[in-house]
Amino acid sequence: MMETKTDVCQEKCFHPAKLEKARKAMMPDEALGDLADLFKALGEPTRAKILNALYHVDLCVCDLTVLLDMTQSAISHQLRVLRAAKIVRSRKEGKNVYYSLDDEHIQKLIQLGAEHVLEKGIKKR
Amino acid sequence: MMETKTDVCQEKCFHPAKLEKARKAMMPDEALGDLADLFKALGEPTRAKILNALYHVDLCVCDLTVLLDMTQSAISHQLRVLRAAKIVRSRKEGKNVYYSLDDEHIQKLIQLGAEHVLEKGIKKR
DNA sequence: TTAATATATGATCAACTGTTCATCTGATGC
DNA sequence: GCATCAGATGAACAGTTGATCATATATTAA
Repeated sequence: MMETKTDVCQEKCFHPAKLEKARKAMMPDEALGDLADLFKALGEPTRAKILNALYHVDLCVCDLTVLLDMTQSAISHQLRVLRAAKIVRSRKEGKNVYYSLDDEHIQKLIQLGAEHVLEKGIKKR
Repeated sequence: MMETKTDVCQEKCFHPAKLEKARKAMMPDEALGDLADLFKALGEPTRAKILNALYHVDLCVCDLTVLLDMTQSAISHQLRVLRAAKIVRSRKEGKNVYYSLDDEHIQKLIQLGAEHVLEKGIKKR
């Protein structure tokens, strides 16, 4: 494959054919931003613990507070992030608010992620 | 279900049975940290773009620089994060270093995430 | 109404993180 | 050898974020 000296400058190292292929397959920027937001919401230790806890059973805020041994405020703040990213859903029942994973996508994401981590054995740097 | 007034204090709002179930199913803390690190690495706009680009074709750093219209340094820094999280692999060939997704787990994660985002239509807050 | 409980939320601040800039290493070619 | 190019990396700085504290809302009970 030759470096197709297109115009004036920039006839450097890149591969125009590959680039064109990649460019065509790229998601629109907005969708990519949303995707990053989804993973960012999953990628925080406290939120990961919350999701792990909610994987098998729905829990109220107080349950999570006890389970993770953290302040109610900290838990609520993180739940807000998870709600905003449509990762958990909440259901009010009397004074309590019960949280659960939003759908099966989330379960699969967590499971796939866990598999990858176990296989690769990611270590702290 | 009664609030089983276990001991002295803490006979508050939580649900001991559910908590026990959740506690048993929890992954060890270290694995959870690794899982969070994995998702955190995926959860950043620049890195999401890189992964989207690498989804169908492997590219060298220079390709990514051109494709994302960013400095080579910024790209390299982000690639280091992705490498550390075992999300991409690199292969040196002459002066170039080619990057590709590490394995099928990563592809599936991206695809699942994209599905979730498209279905839910997450909006910027 | 008043009190108590469960949850949400705004402000603050320390810790973290992404980009830029400068520089360094390594490979190729002259 | 020297110059050039691809890529990596450390320092610095601005922007982001998670925990805490204080406070607000809402539900239930008395």
